[in-house]
Amino acid sequence: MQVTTLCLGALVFGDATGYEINKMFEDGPFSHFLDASYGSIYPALMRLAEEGLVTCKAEAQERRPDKKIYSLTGKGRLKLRDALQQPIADDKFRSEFLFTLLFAHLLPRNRVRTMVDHRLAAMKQKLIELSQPDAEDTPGMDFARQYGYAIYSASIDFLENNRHLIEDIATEEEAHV
Amino acid sequence: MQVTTLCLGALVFGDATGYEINKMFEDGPFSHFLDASYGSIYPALMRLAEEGLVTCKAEAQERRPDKKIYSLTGKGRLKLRDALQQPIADDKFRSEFLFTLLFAHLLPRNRVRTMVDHRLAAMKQKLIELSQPDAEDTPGMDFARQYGYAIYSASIDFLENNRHLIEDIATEEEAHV
DNA sequence: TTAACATATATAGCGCCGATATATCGGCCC
DNA sequence: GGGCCGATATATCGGCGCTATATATGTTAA
Repeated sequence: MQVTTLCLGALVFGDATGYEINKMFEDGPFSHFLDASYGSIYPALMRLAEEGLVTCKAEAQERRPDKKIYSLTGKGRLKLRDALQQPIADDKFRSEFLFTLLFAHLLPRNRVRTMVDHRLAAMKQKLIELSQPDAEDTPGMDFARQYGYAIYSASIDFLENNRHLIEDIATEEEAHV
Repeated sequence: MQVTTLCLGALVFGDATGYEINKMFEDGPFSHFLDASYGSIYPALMRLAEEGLVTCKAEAQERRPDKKIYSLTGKGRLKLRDALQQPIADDKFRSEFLFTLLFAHLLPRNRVRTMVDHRLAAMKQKLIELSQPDAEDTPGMDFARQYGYAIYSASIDFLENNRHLIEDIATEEEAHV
């Protein structure tokens, strides 16, 4: 699923600038299960405008660069509907944390402990974010939020209950991969 | 973390060809939390060989292209050890499934039901794969496997217990995004 | 005061995925 | 027997997308 499709989806929730769409992926409702960045969002919006799937209205601002507000067109809605009916790719989970732990027996114990501490702290932070329902959320967003909450809860439980397994096999002294 | 680093890590478990490394990412021990493909693995191995981080030994085969067996060098081990001490990127979870469900209220109920059924079937398959410990696994691999098991279990539980939330808001008739 | 942060758009460089090309063998179905 | 698929094995092309950066300015905090 390309960034163009994600932008189409973002615009279903209302007109937005590229900057605002980026925020949806960085902090907003999409941030927990999608990613896209400026380097792909701006070109995507330009491509979509060329194809007539969105319209772009420049809004002058005092002492600021113009805002370019994008809106979905009817054609864009149809294109999104079409994309949503296509076969869906499998969920992807990418973890450099687990990759690093594959070599735990070759790493100093302190390094492993610190890594686990950091990961737990990060996940607990995510859990807090996901525990707060927003009145403005659509039912789909609320579902995704609860789904994320369930997964982070399980991850935290697992890590807290099993971290000793990986820490016990780490070496006491310096690393010697 | 680049594919070069992942290849270095793969070679810690023993000499391998590019083809075999690819299999580790596709079906093997890395498949549940990492990805890399031919388009990045072959160039990565060539770059690593140029830098003296791996060596390459061509093995002639009858009526087959030569196997190129790659081995980690001492310098490569040090490089990996160094990479493993660097700050680790956050885990990334990417789900087109959840993205699509954001628009559940705009999709036909049958489509949503089928999607959930497919996702559950796929996750149950993963769960089966992850439930079988392998005597050859290192402790790190075993930990990663159990971690994956915990997450898929939680996902399946959540989906089974909450699918009605999202199915109830889907529309009865045709899509009208 | 000055650094950091937020608003806002845009691009260059490079890494990586997906698809494809090439070549051969074994197994399976018809 | 013939044809097709999947596995083995290497390699590259095209295009997408991330990271970092450039540009410009206002606000907030130290």
